[in-house]
Amino acid sequence: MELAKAYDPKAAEEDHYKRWEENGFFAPEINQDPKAVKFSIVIPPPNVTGRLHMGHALQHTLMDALTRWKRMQGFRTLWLPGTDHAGISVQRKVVEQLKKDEHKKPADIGREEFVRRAWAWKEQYGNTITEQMRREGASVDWSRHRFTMDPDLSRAVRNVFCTLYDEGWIYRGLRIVNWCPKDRTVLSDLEVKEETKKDGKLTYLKYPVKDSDRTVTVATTRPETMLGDTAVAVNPSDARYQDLIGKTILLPLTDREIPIIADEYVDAEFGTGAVKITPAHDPNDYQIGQRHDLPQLLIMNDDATMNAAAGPDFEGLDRFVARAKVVERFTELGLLEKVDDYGITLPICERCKTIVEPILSDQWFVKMDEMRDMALELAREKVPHFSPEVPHQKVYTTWLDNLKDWTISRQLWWGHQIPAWYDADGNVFVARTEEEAREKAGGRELTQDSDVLDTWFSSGLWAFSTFGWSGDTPVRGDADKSVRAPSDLDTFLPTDVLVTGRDIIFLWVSRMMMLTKKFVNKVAFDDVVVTGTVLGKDGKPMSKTRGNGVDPLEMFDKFGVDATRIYLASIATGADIKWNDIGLETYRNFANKIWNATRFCLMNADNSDVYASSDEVAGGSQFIADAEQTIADRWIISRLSKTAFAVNKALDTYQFHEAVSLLYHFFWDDFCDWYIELKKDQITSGDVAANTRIVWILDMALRMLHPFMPYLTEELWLKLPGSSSHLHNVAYSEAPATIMLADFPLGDAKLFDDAAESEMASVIDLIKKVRNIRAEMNISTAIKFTVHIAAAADVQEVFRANEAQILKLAKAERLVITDALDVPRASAKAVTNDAEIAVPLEGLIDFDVERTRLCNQIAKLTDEKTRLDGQLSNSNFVDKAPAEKVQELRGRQEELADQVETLQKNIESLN
RNA sequence: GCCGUCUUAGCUCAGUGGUAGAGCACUCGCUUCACACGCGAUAGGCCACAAGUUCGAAUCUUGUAGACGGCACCA
Repeated sequence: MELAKAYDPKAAEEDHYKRWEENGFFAPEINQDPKAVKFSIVIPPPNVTGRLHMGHALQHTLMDALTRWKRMQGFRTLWLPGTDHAGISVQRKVVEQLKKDEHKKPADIGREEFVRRAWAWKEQYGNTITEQMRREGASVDWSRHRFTMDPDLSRAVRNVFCTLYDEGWIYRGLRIVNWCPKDRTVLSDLEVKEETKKDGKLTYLKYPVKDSDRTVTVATTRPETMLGDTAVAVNPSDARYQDLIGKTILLPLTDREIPIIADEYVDAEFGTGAVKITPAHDPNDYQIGQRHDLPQLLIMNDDATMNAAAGPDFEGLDRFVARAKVVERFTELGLLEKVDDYGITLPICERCKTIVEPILSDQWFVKMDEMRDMALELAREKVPHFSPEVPHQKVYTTWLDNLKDWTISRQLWWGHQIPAWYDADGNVFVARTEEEAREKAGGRELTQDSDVLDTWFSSGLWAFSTFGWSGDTPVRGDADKSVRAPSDLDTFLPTDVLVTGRDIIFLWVSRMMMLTKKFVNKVAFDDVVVTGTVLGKDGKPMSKTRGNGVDPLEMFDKFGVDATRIYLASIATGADIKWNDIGLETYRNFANKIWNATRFCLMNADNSDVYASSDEVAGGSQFIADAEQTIADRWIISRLSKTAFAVNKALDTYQFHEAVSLLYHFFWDDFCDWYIELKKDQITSGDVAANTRIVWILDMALRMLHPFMPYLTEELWLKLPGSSSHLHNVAYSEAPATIMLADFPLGDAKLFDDAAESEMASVIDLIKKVRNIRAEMNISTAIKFTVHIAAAADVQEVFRANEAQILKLAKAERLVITDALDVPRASAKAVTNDAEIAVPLEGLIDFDVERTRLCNQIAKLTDEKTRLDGQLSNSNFVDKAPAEKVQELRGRQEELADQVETLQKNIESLN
C-alpha cells in the first residue's frame, strides 16, 4: 500500500467523525463489559450565543483526550454535551434583532411573543457551537445532549427553587444590589467587574447647618446621589463635629431637612470626616440607614435617569447629566468647596461594560451560609481537588469563607421564570405550578413573578439535572427516553473530572458542588482541571475589540484539527500561553512525520503477520520471547513500554503536556530517527518478523497518540495490516474496527530492558561521534572511511552485533573493533563513555582543525571534571551526601579522567 | 489594602534539591531509495536581583525590582 507523500488533514477529517457517531462509539452503551468501571465528564455548557473560541478548543481537547484515553482502556465512558440558555446574551440578541428588523421594542410585542422569538432564535442559531464541536472531533454522546431549558431540566430548576424556598434558603428582600441600567436587570456580585479610572473626581460639597451659619463639607464621587441623601454621618468621637451631632442639615437643591448622626463606621481620618448618607444608593449607607432608621429615598429609574424624587429640576436627566448639573448648582450657590482629581475604580457590567449603579431593590436571594459550610467542609478535604492545586485550592476555599448571599432574580424574559405568584395584596405563593400556587392561595387570582432566574442557577444543577434528576419522583421510569436504566444518575454521578476556565470557578464550579451535595447528596466531581488562558500574540486576552483573536476554525483549516489539538494539549496545565503559529507548525510537521513513518512501514509491510489477539497485542507478550530480536528491537520495545507507562501516569495526573512531550520524542527521536534508520535494511528486504514488529510498534504509538490526534491516527490505523476489531479492548469486541476502541497500551514493566537501553546508548554515542568527525572535518558523504574502535570485550560485542547499522548510519565502509587502537598519525579521534574511536584520514585531515576539535572536547569534559573534583574533595559533601550519590559521581569522575587523558594523548600524537 | 502567580537560550515555553531542556530562529553540511512539514552536525543560558537554609539552591525561605491575576474597599 502506498500513501500520499504528505499528510492532508482535510481528507482524514472528512468521514471519520460521522462514522464514529453513527456507529455509536461515543455513547457508553458501546461498552459491552458488564463489569466496566464508569468514567464521566459533563461539558461546561457553552452559551447558545457562543462561537467556538480557543478557550473552548483547549478545554474540549483536554476533555476529549481524557475521554478517549479512558474509553480505550475499557471504561464505560460518557462525555455529556449540552448548551446553556445564556439569559442576558440571548435576550440581547433578540432585542437587537427586533430593533433591526421591525424597529420594535420588547414591550411592543409582549412577553409571550418575545419568548417565542427567543426560542426561534435559539433553534436557528443556537447550535453553531455544537456543530463546531463535531469538527473538533469531540467524542461526546450526542444522544444525551442537554439544554438548560429542556423540560426536565426546567422541572429540576422549579423543584430546587421550591425546596430551597420551603427550607428558608431562598428569600425575597429589599437590598442594595448591582443594577445594570443598560440591561435593566440586577446582577450578582460575580457579574460585576471593575474598571480603573484615573481621571475620576472627588467633589466636596458644603451642606448648610440649620439655624447656624456653619456648613459641613462632605466628599463624593457621585454628586447626583446627594439628591437622595437622608443624613450626614460623623464619627461619634470626632471633636470637630461633637456639637453638630443631632443638628439638622438643610439639604441644598431640595426642600428636605436631614439629621446629622454619629456612627462608628465613619473614619474621622478620611476626607472631611463627614459622610453624606444615601441609603438607597450605597451598600454602606444602607447599613447605616438601617441602624439609624433613616428613610430610603430612591432617586433613579431603572435606566439610571433621575426620577420624580430627585426633584423637578432633575427628573428625567441621565445620571451623568444630573451629576454635572448638581455641581453647577452648588457652584452657583457658593456651596462647592472644591473638586479634586481622584483615581477611582468603577463597577462595570461584565457583559456590556456599562457602569453599574448600586440601588435599593426588591430581589430574590439564596442564603449562602449553610451551603457555604457544606462546601467548605468538602473543600477542607480537598474536594474537589484542583489541578493545578496552586493557587486554585486556596483561592476557592478563601472565597467560600467570605461568601455572601447570591442574587438570583433577573429582570429578563428569557430564562426560567421564577415560580412565585402574588395575590392582589402582594402575598407571595411559591409553588411548582400555577395550580399549586392557586391552591395555596385559596383560589385567589394570582400573577406570576415576572423575573427569571440567574442563568447560573440552572447551570448550578448541571452535574445532576443532565443525568435525569428532575426533582420529581421517581427518577427511574422517567419519560425522557435518553435517560437509561439503571439511571444515569446512579451510574455517572459523581463525575470524574471537570475541565474549565478559572473565570467560572466561583460562578459555576462552587455552585455545582453545593447544589449537587444538597440535592443528590453526592460530590459533583472529584477533580477540577483549571485551564489557563490562551492569550493573543500581544500577550493580552483575546477579544474582539483588541482584534487579537485567533479563530480555532481557521487554525483547523490551516494546520489541521489534530495539530491544533495536540498543540493545545502541549500547554502546561493551567498556564497561560501567548498564541504563536510556530507552535502549531511544530505539530503540523509532527503529524506529517507520523504520516510518513507510517507510509514507510506500509510500503514494506505487505508481508507482515497480523497479530492474533488483543491481549497479546497491547501487552506485546508475543515479542518477549522473540529469538530474532536485535538490540535495537529490545531497545525500542523498552522505550515504547516506558513511554506508555509514563504517558498513562502523566494523564492520570492531568499532565497533558508531559504526555505530549513523551509521545513527540518517542515517536520522532526514538522511533523515526533511530529505530527506523537502524532497521531500514531489514524492513526493505522483506523480513517478515521485522515488518510485523515495526507495525506493532507503530500500532502502539498510534493508539497512544489517538486521544490527542484522533483523525490522523484513525486514518492510518485502519490502513495497518490486520487492524480490525479483534484488536479492540475486550469491552468493544463486537464493534466495527476503529482505533478509538483499540486497547490503550499501559506499558508492561516486563518489557523494560535497561541492558538494551544502555547498549543502544553505546551504539548511538558511537555513531554520533563518527558523524561529528565527518561534519567537523568537512568530509563528503561520498567518502567512505574505516572506523577503528577500541573497547572492552562486552562493548565490542555490542558493536559487532550492530556492525551493519553502524556502517550505514555513520556512512563508514569498515569497522575495525579491537582492544587497543593502532592507527596512523593522520587520524581523527574521539571518545565515548565506553569506547575510543579513530578514523584514519590520510590526506584528508587538517591537523589544526583536528587539534581544535579535540581541545574543544577536552574543554567540555574538563569543565565537568573540575566541578566534580571540587565536589568530591569536599569532605562535607562526601560525609553528608547519600553514599549512592557519592558513588555515582566517583564513577563519573573516573570516566571523565580516562576520557580527558585519552584525548590529551590524541593531541600529542598529532605533533 | 489583602491573597496569589510569573520572571529559564534571540523568540515561544517545559523542567527539577545533585552535571540546564524542547520547538522555532541562527551557523555549517546533505537531491542519504518515508518525510525539505525532511536528514546530519554545531553554536547559544552565572535559570530577574540580593541575602539565608543546605554537603549541595535555578529548584526551598525571606526581601527587592518588574509583569500579571483574584478579592475587598473606594466619603
